[in-house]
Amino acid sequence: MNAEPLVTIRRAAEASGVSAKMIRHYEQIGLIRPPVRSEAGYRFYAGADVQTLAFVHRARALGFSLDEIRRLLALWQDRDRPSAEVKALALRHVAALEAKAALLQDMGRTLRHLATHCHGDHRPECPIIDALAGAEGAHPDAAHLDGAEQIGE
Amino acid sequence: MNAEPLVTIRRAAEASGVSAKMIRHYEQIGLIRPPVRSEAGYRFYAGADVQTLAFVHRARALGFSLDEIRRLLALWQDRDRPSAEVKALALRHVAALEAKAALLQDMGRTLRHLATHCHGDHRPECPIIDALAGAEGAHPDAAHLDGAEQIGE
DNA sequence: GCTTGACCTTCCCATGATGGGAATCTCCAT
DNA sequence: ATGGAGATTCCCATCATGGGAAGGTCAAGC
Repeated sequence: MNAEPLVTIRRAAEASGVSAKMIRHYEQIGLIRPPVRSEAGYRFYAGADVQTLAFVHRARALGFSLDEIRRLLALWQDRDRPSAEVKALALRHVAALEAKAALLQDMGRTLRHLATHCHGDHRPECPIIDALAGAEGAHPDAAHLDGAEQIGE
Repeated sequence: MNAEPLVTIRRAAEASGVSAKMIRHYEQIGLIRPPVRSEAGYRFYAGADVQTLAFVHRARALGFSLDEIRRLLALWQDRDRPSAEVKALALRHVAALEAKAALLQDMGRTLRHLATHCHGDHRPECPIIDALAGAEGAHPDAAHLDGAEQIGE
């Protein structure tokens, strides 16, 4: 039984998709366990470590925050986890994603509509600028720009 | 002809929708012109200043970055602007918005689909966790999670 | 006039996730 | 032994925003 192969941070990065810089960061904020170190202080990662990093990478690809991933990792490790908890976390995130997407699409729609009415030639007249300047009634389609109080989540 | 009414930063914030904190910040980064100051150093804003702030606020509500807004403000002030420039800037932004929205929606779709197949009860079996853990073939719907290299823009 | 409270000022720090780069040390192959 | 690749830590930057401290100012009420 030969010992498990240990890899450098670079190899772990390549294998997991997480940059070496981020691997160190995740360790620093306590998202992942510190790996073993050589006498010189070099980090060495076991297969399980790389799996964990790949898990984090996939979760990031789904837009989970590092805090959410912290909970996901705990659930992953918990053999007695109720899948309901995972599902709830996931669906909450889905709702957030969809809300954000809808917001961006609204912005896009509004702006695209304004652009539709802009000649886009050498002349200065421009409904886009007018709408931003708050020209009353210039382009009622963008009326909701006034009073918009929130952009983020 | 009475002088134009000048308002404090708080009033300017209320009238424009931009927080006092941000007004100072926008001034500091050179997005807006410094307003007149009282002898004691208090900022006082004229109507035009408030209009500019409201312009910035509306542009932010459409998701423009402060750098883009810088260009929009310049175009707004430029009486000889070609509307084509405004339109181009706007449409570039629309494309970015739509790309971002599509990305978020993809994430949402993927995750929602995984959640669909999760019982969500007291038992630990969970296709969501399996997909994140990279269980091969566990849920082919999320196969593209592997190799996902980009999240942001 | 003096107190009080609301408002202003500047300055520093924090967020979230990521990257860049410097200075320094270590490993391995020639 | 030397050189180069790669590791370490540390600081700084991004982007837009907010929190809060320490201190100055103004106006209203007594």
